[in-house]
Amino acid sequence: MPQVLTAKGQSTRTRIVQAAAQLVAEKGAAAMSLDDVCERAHASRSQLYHYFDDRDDLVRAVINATTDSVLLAQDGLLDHLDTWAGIDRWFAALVALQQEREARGGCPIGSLVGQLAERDPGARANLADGFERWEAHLRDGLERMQERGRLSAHADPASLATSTMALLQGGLLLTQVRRDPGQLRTALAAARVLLRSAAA
Amino acid sequence: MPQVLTAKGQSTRTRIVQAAAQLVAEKGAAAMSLDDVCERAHASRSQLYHYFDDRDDLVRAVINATTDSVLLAQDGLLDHLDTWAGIDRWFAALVALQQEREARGGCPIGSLVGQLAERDPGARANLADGFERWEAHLRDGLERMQERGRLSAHADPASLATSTMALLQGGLLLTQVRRDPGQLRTALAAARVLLRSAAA
DNA sequence: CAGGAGGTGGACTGTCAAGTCCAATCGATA
DNA sequence: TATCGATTGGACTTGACAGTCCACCTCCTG
Repeated sequence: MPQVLTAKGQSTRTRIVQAAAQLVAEKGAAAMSLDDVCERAHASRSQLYHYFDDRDDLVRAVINATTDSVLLAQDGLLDHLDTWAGIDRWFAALVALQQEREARGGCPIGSLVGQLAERDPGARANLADGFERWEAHLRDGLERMQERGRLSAHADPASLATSTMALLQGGLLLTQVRRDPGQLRTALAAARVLLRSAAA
Repeated sequence: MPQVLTAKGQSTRTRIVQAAAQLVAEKGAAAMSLDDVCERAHASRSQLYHYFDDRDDLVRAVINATTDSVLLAQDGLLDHLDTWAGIDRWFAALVALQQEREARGGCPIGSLVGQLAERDPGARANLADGFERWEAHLRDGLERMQERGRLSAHADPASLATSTMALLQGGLLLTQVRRDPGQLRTALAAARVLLRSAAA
């Protein structure tokens, strides 16, 4: 493990993580082999072990990179979850993305939970952190709505955010297993009903 | 592949599937090795290949066995989802189970989606079938409630059932990743709100 | 320009996994 | 009891994988 990374080192490390993240998305975490990673990243075995302790360390890096990219993909939407219109735009974008993908793949983060949560405690923690970063955007938005009196004073933004995330993740899972984007649409329509039922 | 299975053969086949199902639940589908299966089932390699085409064939059998056992574990609850009390009992039992398990493992079926859906189309179909069998119980219950006038005539039992399954699966996923049974409790409380909002 | 830390190449090892093969045993039935 | 398919044991082949090792390169710094 080097103490400091030069620009070159940083670039190599990033290339490796990106390649690994692609392979995990395509084939699953267990099926990602380090040989494949090296080949796709145009890196050698020693480069890999120069930047990561072992396979698990790389997988945790992949989780963080995946979380970053999922949040980045929703950039411009997650910061406006403090209006009904903003929430509707977010939901619509999520459904549109699944249609584009033909209902394949599910949630890049959620899919990893079943694969890693019970096998590597560190990975579970990283995944939990990823969900927290995601959910926080919605929770904050709902809190701002409550402050502005758009949400009932009795409503609990934290619970509403958790329930919405559950509908999103469950909807994505059903979408994936049934190969039907309509499953997510239905789930998010339910989230809309739920949130509106807490409107002031 | 034998055409007919004798009682002995049936018993051996079952022992193998049960052993495989345990290992999949404990270590994940990818980490289940056929050697482990043979050892735990007190069977030999040729017995395994006598009853299953290959690894994938065994995994599909595991999915079906797991679905059966999940539905069996809810026996006595799934047939009474046509009253509010019956639905509440079901939700309470699901939460209690997660508390008992200390929020570990998530949904035995749902966890497999991320592991198998994109890798084996047959497995995906089996999983979808499992979810359908599960969801059908709720949908049927809601339809009976609608017939009896307990649910609004405008309500859509199919959508409500799908949304409830999404909340259940998403709630289980969040419970697993956060090691907090409260996540499922929150999600199912939301399901209750959603269903009640469709009451007549 | 000399030294050292960061960075790189690629062969090598030990392990373990899936799937194959063949000979042997069991058990129902004619 | 003779036969045949169901059933079983376990060694074997082939391939892939994680992780190690060591020689070499590159570039900044003093």
